[in-house]
Amino acid sequence: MKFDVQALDRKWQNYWQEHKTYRTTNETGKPKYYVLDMFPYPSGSGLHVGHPLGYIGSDIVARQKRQAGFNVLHPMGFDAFGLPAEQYAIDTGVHPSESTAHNTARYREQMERLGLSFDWDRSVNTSDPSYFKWTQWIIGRVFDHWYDRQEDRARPIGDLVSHLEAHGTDGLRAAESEALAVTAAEFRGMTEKQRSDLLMNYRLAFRSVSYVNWCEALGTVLANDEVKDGRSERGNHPVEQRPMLQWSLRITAYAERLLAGLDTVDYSEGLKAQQVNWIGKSTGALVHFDIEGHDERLDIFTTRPDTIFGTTFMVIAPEHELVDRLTTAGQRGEIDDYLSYVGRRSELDRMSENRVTGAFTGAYATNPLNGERVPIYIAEYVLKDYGTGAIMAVPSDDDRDKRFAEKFGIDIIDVVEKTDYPGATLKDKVGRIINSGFLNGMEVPEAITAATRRIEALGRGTEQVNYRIRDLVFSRQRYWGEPWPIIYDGNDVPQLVPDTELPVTLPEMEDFRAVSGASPLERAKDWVATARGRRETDTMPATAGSNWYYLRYMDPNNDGAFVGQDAVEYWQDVDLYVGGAEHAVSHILYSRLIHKFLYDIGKVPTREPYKKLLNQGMIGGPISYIHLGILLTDDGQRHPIWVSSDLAEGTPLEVDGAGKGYLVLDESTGTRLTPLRFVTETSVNNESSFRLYRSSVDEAQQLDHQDAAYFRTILQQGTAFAWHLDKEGRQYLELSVEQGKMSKRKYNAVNPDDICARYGADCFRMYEMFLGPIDQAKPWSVSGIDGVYRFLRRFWNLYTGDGDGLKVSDAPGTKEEMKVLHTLIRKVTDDIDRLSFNTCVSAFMVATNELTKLSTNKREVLEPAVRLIAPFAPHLAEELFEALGGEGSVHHAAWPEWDNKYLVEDSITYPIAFNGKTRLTLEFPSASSREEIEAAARADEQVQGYLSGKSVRKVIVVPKRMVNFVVG
RNA sequence: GCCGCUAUGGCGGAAUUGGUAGACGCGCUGGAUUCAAAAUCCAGUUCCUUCGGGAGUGUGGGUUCGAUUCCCACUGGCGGUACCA
Repeated sequence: MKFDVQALDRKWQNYWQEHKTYRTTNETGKPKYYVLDMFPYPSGSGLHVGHPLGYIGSDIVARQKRQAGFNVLHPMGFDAFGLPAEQYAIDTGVHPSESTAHNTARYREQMERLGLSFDWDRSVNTSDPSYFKWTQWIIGRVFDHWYDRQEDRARPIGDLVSHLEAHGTDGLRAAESEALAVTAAEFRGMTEKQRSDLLMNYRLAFRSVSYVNWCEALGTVLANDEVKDGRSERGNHPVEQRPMLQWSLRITAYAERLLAGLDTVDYSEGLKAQQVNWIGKSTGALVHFDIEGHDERLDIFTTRPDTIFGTTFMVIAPEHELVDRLTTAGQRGEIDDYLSYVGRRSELDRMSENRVTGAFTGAYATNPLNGERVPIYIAEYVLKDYGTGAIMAVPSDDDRDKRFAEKFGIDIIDVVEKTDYPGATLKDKVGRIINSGFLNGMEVPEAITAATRRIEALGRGTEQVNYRIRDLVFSRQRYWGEPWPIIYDGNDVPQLVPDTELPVTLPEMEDFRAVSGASPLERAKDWVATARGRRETDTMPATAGSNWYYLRYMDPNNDGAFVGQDAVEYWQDVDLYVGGAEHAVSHILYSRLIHKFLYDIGKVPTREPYKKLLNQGMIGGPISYIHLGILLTDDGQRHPIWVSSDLAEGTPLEVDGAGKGYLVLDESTGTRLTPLRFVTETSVNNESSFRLYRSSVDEAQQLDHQDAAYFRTILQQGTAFAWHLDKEGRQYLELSVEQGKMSKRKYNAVNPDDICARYGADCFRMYEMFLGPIDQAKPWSVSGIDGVYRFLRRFWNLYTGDGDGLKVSDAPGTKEEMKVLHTLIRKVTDDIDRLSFNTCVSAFMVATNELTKLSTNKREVLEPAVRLIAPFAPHLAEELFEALGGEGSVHHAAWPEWDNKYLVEDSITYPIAFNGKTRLTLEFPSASSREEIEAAARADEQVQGYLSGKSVRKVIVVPKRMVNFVVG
């Protein structure tokens, strides 16, 4: 039998497709296991070798669980709505649905090429109307509910209406945009429009004017996690804050449950910490300060009420609603100047330069505990969105307040004695209170409680919990997304589109551009105008489709519900969720939110969607640069030339076509990206070195390929090459290299198809697993893949002879052979369980080396080994399984179990140490007792040599482990 | 700044509960085979060494009979986040 990886891949991939080997039914006889990959956005550039890392890991788990007798759900789909397809459409005129269909087909092809065991019959696509019908349906349910804090769950909006009709806002404890007070009579007297506006204050999906991240270049608002460093994540355009009428989801209502739920799931500590951070819970006090000469009071939030005696000024955000009323005539000019300054400052400015700025309003507040008069300032360091948008400033203990006080000449009163705690900050909450009346002498934690109690007793505030997390802006002024299923009726009241009219599909349009904040859908006049009223023209963000997709896979073709009750009762939740860390915070958090909402309305049986989460590490690629220099020839001519990165300024050179002179590096020179496909990685004196060979340059001139075309335009900038010569006399340039994320733009993406074409899918899969722990970031390097290929062939050779058939015999395995097999079974089973795939590969190598050495050809040993390697190398395993006469597919053959009787050792090699240093090893029967081992060790000649002339103070014997003599 | 992850040969990495550090693979060195090369196979490969041994898991300390593993204090790299009161 010939080891022909190409033929194997083709044969079995066809077989699996024809026989639907990986089809999953909702059969209930077996226990279920749901292993899910984060579905990709199908971009135009296809998969690179970084993508499959997680897919391969999850595929191994899926296959192993399938063999171990589970009914495994292992689906794949596409997150197909989103900005890039639309941007591509604007640039090229290709409709997003067309480019999406093309890209998804390519993705599927690439995944099938890797032998991934997805059940494609269950595939979903978020841009498919039969899918987004249910996205719209779910958001409709969210719109139709409010959050009851009393019962701590979402309830139908009808319940709220009943309450308001009977009691007004009396006794209502609801998640709300702002605290409102309405009597039952007032509510009953409201027009439909007034009622609708009031209910918006409570709906879990609601429309309001809020400050949002506006991106002019993209013509849409963005969520906080779509903005990085004040610029858009997609396209890197500037982002500004702008008040706009937007749909949002009230995620703040679920903040506490999203936090508490983290204790019940198996996520990494790091990931949990990120989610905790993002939610940002802090406990403190809400305190009311009276304002001199005004009826309004100023509410502030502080986590340190114990420091209230140190308050020497107040600061409110420039956008605070009281600014206008508090400003005195004398300060009006100063305040107006400051407000216009703040208006000019972009988000980016604020972040890049942390200036101490502000202005005095002329107003004064009164400290409720000591009656002190404190001036009220406005300053940009106080944020409108957090807490109440106002603070009591305690310059003695808060760095920002201190800088402000120093700049504006405000008093500083020390209120916390921290000499016992050097380096302690405000957040540490330690020290002893001084200069603070009744709080004097208390330790900080005690003082916080005492101050809060006093404030409450005086009716000047309450204990309060605050969250950093903001409600989730859920409107986009873009074309390629789910339309909001809302129609504004004649009274401008937003009404849900009835379920029977879902999905609300996108109108056909030619031009998708968003113009000055208006959604492109507004231009589809026929679509906007309906018999019932005017359609909402905002679409939903990409997260709308991705935050519930795991449920759709359970029952993908159900057109009566987003998922059937039977299906969700059977599959419950995701047992293992695998994906990139870049989605670790937002996607997981939003998805958990929707899941908890669906739990509240009785549509899912579990409180959390994902039991266990694995974040695979990013595979980076080398980004290589070719250097451009100037050859200054002896006759004073300047020639641009390509040079090696190791050449210094002033190096004498002679270059064909340019002449003789020396190298100049100035502003006109620099580096240019070199596509990875033209770069050769070699090793020189144990240092890796990246080179551009002349043959590659010549090849680039010929190739009809995007990378080659780009490279040609780069090379035209130089006229000549200052080649080095290698040992074989080939010409090359040394390149400089850094590691970075693989991307088409950096020309460093490596296509898995190329690797599979050369080594086969099995080798690619095992090599990616062999690179290292799956959750660690690592650079891509092709060195080492030959080792995995060699291993696979050695494994293959255990079974095959020189002729056509197998060389397998039916004689029973020897004790030694069985021990190798069962050690392997135990190791691989354990390691898959703890997601340590790299050590599995190494275990297969060890076993193969040993079995080769033993010249094993016994069926009893080799047949289980095939079933064992099936999750890792599915094609090769299938071929050998068939040759061995196996029934059906190896991927449904039982997972081998180990038997301890093959693993017990007759004797154990003990390291013998003296004062902790191992000097020799001795063999003792494994049944030996502590005393027997000590006696036998003492009797050993070598040991006596080490002990001679010394006294033994103590002997430590750990049976089956080691012996240590403590000598003096 | 804060939070998280991480540090082991020339390289990727292993050591699961505190018990022989460097498994496995790459690379490198030598040998076999070959007219030769590729491929394959065999042996060696942490460093130093006077060949007795000594040192060694980012640095410095600690706990322990024994520390890559636990504790304390640092340093570097990567990622996230940022005026959050």
